This record gives sequence, structure tokens and C-alpha cells, in this order.
Amino acid sequence: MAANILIVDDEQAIADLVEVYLKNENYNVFKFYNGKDALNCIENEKLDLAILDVMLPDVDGFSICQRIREKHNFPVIMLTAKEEEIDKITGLTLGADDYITKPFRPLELIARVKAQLRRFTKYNPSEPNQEEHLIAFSGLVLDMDTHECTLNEKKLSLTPTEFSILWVLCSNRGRVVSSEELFHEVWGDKYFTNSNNTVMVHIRHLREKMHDSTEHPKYIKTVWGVGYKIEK
Amino acid sequence: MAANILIVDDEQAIADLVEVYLKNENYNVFKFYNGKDALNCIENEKLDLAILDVMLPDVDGFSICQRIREKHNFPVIMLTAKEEEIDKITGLTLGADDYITKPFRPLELIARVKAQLRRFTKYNPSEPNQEEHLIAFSGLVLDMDTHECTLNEKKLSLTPTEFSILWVLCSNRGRVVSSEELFHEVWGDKYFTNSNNTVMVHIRHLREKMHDSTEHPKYIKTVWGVGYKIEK
DNA sequence: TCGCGATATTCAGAAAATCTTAAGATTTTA
DNA sequence: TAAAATCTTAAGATTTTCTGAATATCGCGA
Repeated sequence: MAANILIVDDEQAIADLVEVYLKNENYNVFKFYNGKDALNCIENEKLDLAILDVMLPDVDGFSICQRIREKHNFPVIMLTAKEEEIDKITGLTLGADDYITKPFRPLELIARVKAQLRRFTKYNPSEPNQEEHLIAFSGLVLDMDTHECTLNEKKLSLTPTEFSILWVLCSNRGRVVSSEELFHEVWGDKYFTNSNNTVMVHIRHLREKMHDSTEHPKYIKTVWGVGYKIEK
Repeated sequence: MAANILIVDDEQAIADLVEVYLKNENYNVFKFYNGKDALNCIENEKLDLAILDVMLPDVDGFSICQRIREKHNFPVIMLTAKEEEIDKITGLTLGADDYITKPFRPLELIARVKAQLRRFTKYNPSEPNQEEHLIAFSGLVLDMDTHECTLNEKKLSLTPTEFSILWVLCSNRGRVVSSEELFHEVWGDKYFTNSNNTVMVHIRHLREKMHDSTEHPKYIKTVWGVGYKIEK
């Protein structure tokens, strides 16, 4: 059973974005733009994890966190804008299991989410631990824990960006992912580019490291006019 | 069976924080923000240890400690704010098995808790104690009791911070721990910084003491763009 | 086959992350 | 209270990674 995750952020764009990332990883998402609705949700749903913006207009993240601690108990990840003054947020992040500063990269978020879920289920062994941090198929293994990638038992040393791209491609295995989509999934909405051959360059490096030829790519195939895909 | 621990502090943030740390270590936590509820809990639950704030608004920690001594008998750790005047708290900490001044570091708290539990179960050998205070693997031994570290039978004299970092890395062996996460785990939520290379400097010292080269580190490996890890 | 737009390749400079060092601040110990 | 040990900070060096431009190649349709 997929985990239920609560996301609360008054910046709708951020909340929506996080929702996309989480759904991409097959989580059930409960999304709210204010603290009040979130508190309501906490009472009525069986949640597994919460991602809270520290600064909310009505009920701040800290208070929500406390409520979670009181009755229920599941991991809490706090979101803080980097510019936010330290004295304003210090204390507010107390009690959180982890915190992430905005802007963040999607995969970073996902990695933290998985780490928390795993840590939690580790101490609640009744819940089955679904190896969410591993992608493995036909000789290719991606481990988000160690950031390691193995191809036919041989370790590939990938850069963070390369790893992210490969992860996104693999988790969308069997489906074509466009350059733009790839860019969004890997870099987030942090950056803007329209002439986007950066992705291409990284794909090139990936293929090189995987000894994948461009002509007959075994792994990363290019679909003309659409994007890239990895066969199922 | 995990130990039952009572935590009482009127500063909710502190109590919540302690709860997080304890639950991390798989303890059952009974948390209260006032003395009254705590006294109630003492009567109704089979507790193994109590962590009490000295200064509570209703029933002070000293009184709670006395009550524990009267009927039940399990270790008591007192929490005292550093600024609190000595003459106010002296006497109040009497009867406690240990006391910790706020702010404290997560690992320090855990270490003290484990020490008390172990000391207690030593004299009550009926209770099995599987609390882990030792980490040992491939020539490296860490003992949280003595804060001692041995590498291939040779003792390394680590500073408290160094020890904590190594402990966190070792207890997350096989997984990358980011700089932020390390900071979070070692220094606690209290100290919030997002740009500091303190962790890095300590890592450097650690590697030096372990005779671990930066180029081919046998122990603490850096995963670019992600963090540090120790191989499983 | 040719032309054109999409995709590849290459590489050098920019940017980012990490490492190193050392000085000054703080804490602990004697 | 002084000395020693430890921690933090900052600046600059180094390494790794990313990006954008220039150029080459490919695939599709006319």
C-alpha cells in the first residue's frame, strides 16, 4: 500500500509541484494551501508523513507539527525558504524530523521522504517496508540511499544530475519522457531555459558511462520529436 | 520490549524534541507538558526511566522525582536550563540519577538515557537489555558509553563532536548522509544554519585521525553533491 | 536526393561543492 | 585563573560538475 503524504504550502505553485513529484513516485497525496484545512486532514486521514511549510498565513508549520506529535505520530519534514530570517524560523523547525530549504531539487525531496518513511517503518516493523529506494531491472540497479548505480554488476559513478536523470527515466520506464519534462523533474522550477540542450549533454554522458551507443541504444532510446525512454 | 520513558517539560518544543530523539531510538515515549499529568502517568504506567524538567509551573521536577522514589524505582534524569540560578535548582536535582543542562545535543541525551537504562537493568538482570551502545565492524569499534573509538586495535582519541559525527555516519552505514542531516543529527535542531562548513572541518579531522586519505578514503567516502557515507 | 529541423558531439569557461588552513572564540581542564 | 583542548568561522585553493555555443550528424518529408 502506498504511503499517504500530507503537503501544506501557501505558495500554491510549490504545493502543486511537490504533489507532482510525489505522485510520480506513486504516493497518495493530500494537498492543502493553508494550515486550517491541513489540521482537519490530520484528524480524519491516516497519514504516514507530512511536508510542511514553516511560514503559513494562518496556522504555522510548527503548530501543525506539534499537533501531529500529540496524537498521531509520523515523520514531519519542514520546508523553509532560504531567505527567511534565522531568528524567525529557529524554533519553528523544532520537532521536525528533517527540513529542506527552498528551492530544492525534486529528487532531493523524494530522497528525504523515502529516508523518513524507511526510518519510520524500521521502528514500526509491523508495516511492511517496501524497498522504495531501489529501482532494479535487467541488470540495472539504482539505489537512492547510496546514490549508487550498478550495471551488470559493474559500478557506474554518476554525477548527481546524471543520477537524477536516470532515476526519472527509470521510474517512468516504458513511457517517453520529453526533454522539458525531464528538465522539470530533475531541476525543478528553479531554473528556466528554452534552448535546452543541457539535458542532451547529460544524456550523452549517461550513454557513455553505460557504454550505450547512440545508434543502437540498449537503455536510453531517443524517440524522435518526443523525448527519451527506457524500455520496459 | 522497548523501554518506556517519561518526558515532562512545559516548554513544548523541548518535550517534542526529546520525544523525537527517543522515538528515533525505538523507545516508547510518554510525553507531558505539566507535572500533574506526569504524576498521573507514573501511577498508571510501567515506566523504565523519566526525564524531568526541573522547573515546572505546577508540580516541580523534584517532587515528581520524590514520588518516583517512594513507590516505584527507576532512573530519573533532570533537565536544567543553563541560565537558571544555581541556588534555585540546587536541591531540586537531588535524588536524580543524572542531570543534563539545556541546550543539549541529541546524542548526549541518548547516551545518558542508555547509560541509566543499562545501569538499572544491570541491577535488575531479569530484564533483558538489548540497547545498543556499541557499533563494531571491520576493525572499527565505537563505544557510546566511554566515547572511545578503536581502529584496528589502536585507540583513536576523538573529540566529542568528532565522535558524534562518526557515530551518526556509522549508524547509517551503507547510506549517504548529507551535510545538513549530519548537522541536524549531531548539533540538534537548536542550532540552525544553512551555510557552514563546520561539518566539513570535522570530517577532515576525522579522516586525519583515521589515516584516511581524501583521495581514496577507506572509511568516510564523500559522495559529490549528496554527502558522506561509510560503506556497509 | 535534398533541405530542414531535431538530435549529437565536443569542449572550454562558469559555477558549485568540497577541501585545506589557520586564526580567533569558546569551553574544559588543571 | 591560566593553560589546554576544542570548536567555529572565514578565506582561498582545489576539484568536480554543469552549461552554453559552435559544429556535426541524423531522420523525416517533399
